[in-house]
This record gives sequence, structure tokens and C-alpha cells, in this order.
Amino acid sequence: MYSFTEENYLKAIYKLSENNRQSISTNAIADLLQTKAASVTDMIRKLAEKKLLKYEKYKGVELTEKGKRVAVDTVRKHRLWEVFLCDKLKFGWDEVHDIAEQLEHINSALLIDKLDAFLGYPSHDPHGDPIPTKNGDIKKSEFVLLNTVKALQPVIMSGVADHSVLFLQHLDKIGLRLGTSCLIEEMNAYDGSLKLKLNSKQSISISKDVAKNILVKPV
Amino acid sequence: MYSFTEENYLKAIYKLSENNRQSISTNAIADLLQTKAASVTDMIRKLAEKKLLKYEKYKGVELTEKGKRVAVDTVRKHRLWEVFLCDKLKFGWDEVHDIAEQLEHINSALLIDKLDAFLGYPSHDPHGDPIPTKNGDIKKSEFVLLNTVKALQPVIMSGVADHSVLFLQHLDKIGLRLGTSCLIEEMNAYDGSLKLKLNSKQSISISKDVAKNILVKPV
DNA sequence: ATTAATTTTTAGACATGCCTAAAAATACTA
DNA sequence: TAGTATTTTTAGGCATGTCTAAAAATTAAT
Repeated sequence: MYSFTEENYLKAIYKLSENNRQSISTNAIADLLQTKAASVTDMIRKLAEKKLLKYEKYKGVELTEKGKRVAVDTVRKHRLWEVFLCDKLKFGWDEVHDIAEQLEHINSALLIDKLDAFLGYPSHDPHGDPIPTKNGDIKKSEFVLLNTVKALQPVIMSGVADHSVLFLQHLDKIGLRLGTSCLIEEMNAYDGSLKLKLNSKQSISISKDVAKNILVKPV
Repeated sequence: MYSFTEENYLKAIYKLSENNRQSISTNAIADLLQTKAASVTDMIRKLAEKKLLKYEKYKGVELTEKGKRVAVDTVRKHRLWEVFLCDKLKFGWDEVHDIAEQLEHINSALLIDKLDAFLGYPSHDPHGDPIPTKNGDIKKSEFVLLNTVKALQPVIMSGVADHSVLFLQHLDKIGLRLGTSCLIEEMNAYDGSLKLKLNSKQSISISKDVAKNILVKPV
């Protein structure tokens, strides 16, 4: 139905729309997709002709419902494949993004339905991001950043705000993973670093940079 | 490494080489890939430049070891994905070809290794075709056509020579599947049809056209 | 062995998606 | 508000992979 490239543009614009709720600039898209503004303009016009987004010259773009649906479906596929790779094939959460970037473009609705069932209808991917439903509904994250939680409040680690390989490997190294229960024992006013008490009774210290990229659910 | 299209050409040429052991003609490739001879010539020259095949104008082509390896790797990926779709996702054997045609181009050696392990290192795909090893070895089929088996020889149905959806659905309808034990009770000299006795003690009649597309292993 | 039929290649064109360089529009600043 | 800087678009081109139509080579046939 839609090309590899078209889906990637729609997904990028969707992603940008989640943060800024205004229309999305040509340059922002070019930056995210590591391409040039001129190329973006070309593709935007093509997508506008197909009614996948609204476009006014020099005014940026906004996805239509149709375009948003294609983007959300692509996100759904990406996240389901990530669950498959981690849960079934035992990939690390730092290894799955690039492969899922390819798999998300496989075109078969039945395949995704069956994959979803096989995985047990997961609600979140291995990084804690919500998986859109078959109908295209996606719930807003109910998680909060660890650095905004007050001391002694028990929480469960439930997601990450930074998806980079480096960050995920760092979490592996210090022993933090999704599902880890912990609470903030102590907050350092000087540098924002935290002393975290894990449910293993062990305590670790993490920097503010780490804390502000960890999503938790209060319990 | 190689494009979607390049892999498809190499796979097609490999397939044609299995039957005819001479060099493969431009038209044969065009027919198999449902494209035009002129397009084939273009691609052939490109693949020859990359040392994936030997090409002399007007003399047809032959895969190099390098080209054969790419083709076999693609076949391996295709067949492993077919096993995944049937065994894990519960697709019918008549439904998996088109999806595997897409999945076979996903580029990640680690993914295929892990998929192979997850599936339990299968030796054959859902149609009974052998799965090449990681090293690129592929064993020649040890199966024989049902219409060449002599009466009363017990056999196990082990593969198909016709992979079309129509044929596979026909086999489903008459209750034949891989693993079915049977023997030929009676052979009709007039039209080549066979009376097959299944291990369920039930007997069915199948036409010669069906029999000559069923691969069996004598037991 | 020469003509006829077929196969294959070349030539020129088109669509997709990308690029650079230059022009146009918008945004910022003094 | 004029002038400068930035963003965006246009213009023209390139690579991939496709096509049709015509030319060249090969194969078949009388």
C-alpha cells in the first residue's frame, strides 16, 4: 500500500507531533530522518496529494486522520516486533531497534494479528512504550520521570525516555531493568544525583542524567 | 548489503539452475520474475559487475560461488520464516509464501541465527523443502514422487513439488499433509489415478496430477 | 546456406527518492 | 521598519529499477 519511505516519513512526523502539538517543520523532519530539507519538501508534496497530511507552503505539515492511522499502525508493528525479538528470540533491549525498523514495513495485517496473539497481546514494548491496539488506539503513558518522584515513594521501573544503545547498556550495567522495584532513599541537592534502594535491599547511586531518562510507575 | 531486487534475481537464477544445469537464459529469468527481458539484461550486467554471476552477451548467465551464497542465504531465510509462520503463528502452508517473500529480505545475520535456534534448527520447511545450513550447505532432496512408488510400499508424505495455493488447499481438502503415512493400494493403468490407503485405514482416490506433485519418503 | 523466427541487447524514457545550488519566503534584529 | 539570517522551496541532476520499441545476434527451417 505505502512504500517503505512513505511509512518512515509518516512515522517521523507522528513522532514529532507527539511533542510539539503545532504543525511540523520541514527541517525538523529532515533532522530526524537524516536527510535534506529539499528531499523532505518533495516527499511532503507527495504525501499531501495522497491526503496523508495537510500541507501549506512554508507553513509546515500536520497529519490527517488517514496519515496518523498509517503512522500508528507502523508504530504498532515496530513495537510488537520488538516484543517478539526480546521475549522470544532473547535479544537485548539495546539490540532490537534496527531490526524492528526493517520488520515494521512487512505488509500483512493477518501477520500482525497472529503475532499479537502469539505474544499474548502485550500492552508495552521492551522499552515500556505503549503498543497501539489493532484499532489504532494508543494510550498516553501513565509513567512519570524518576527525577520527579519524591523520596521514599516506592515505584516500579516501567520505561525509558532515552532509547539509545548507550543508555540501555548503561542501565544493564548498573542492574536496572523494567520491573525493578525501588525507591529514592536520598536526593543530592547539589548535582541532582539519587541514591536508589532496590528491592534486593542493595543501594545504588545514579546521576541526574540517568534519573531523568527513567520512567517509573508509583505503587 | 544487496538490495531487495538483487536478492530476488539471484534467488530466481539459483532456482532455475537447480533444474537446468546449463547457463540460464534472459527470458527464463524474465518469465519467473514476471518482468521484461530488457529489465533482466540491465540487472544481469549490474550483478556481473559485482561478481555475483558470470555473463557473456547472448550466452546466458551462471552464478558465481559468491552469487550462489547470497541466493542460498536468501532461501534459508525464506524457509526459516515459513517454519516460523506455520509452527508458531499457526498459518496454513498455503498462506505463508508471500509473507516469507518479504521477510526473507530482512538483513540481520544474528536475527536468523536466533530464529533458527528458536525454531529448534528445523531441517525442512512446511512444504518439505530442505533448509540450507548457516554455512550455505543444502542437501539434495531424498524424497521421491508418489507416482513413481510401487504398490504396497509404505511411505510417509514428506513434501510437495507444486507449491501453488490451489494445490496445497486441495491437499488440505482431501486430508493429506506432511507426515501422513500411506501406501498405494491400487494403480489405475488407464488414467494413472491411485487408490491410497492412509494410516487411518481410510482409503482415498487421487488423480495422477496430484500424485506426481507429492513427494514421499519410503519407510 | 540463405531466409525466417526467436532471443537478446541497446536506446531512450519514466517513476521514485535522493542530492546540490540558487531563489523565494519568512523570521529575527537593530 | 529596513536589513540580515534562517528556513523552505524550486530547479536541475543522479541512481535504481522499470518499460517500449527498434536493432543486433542467435537459432531454426527450408
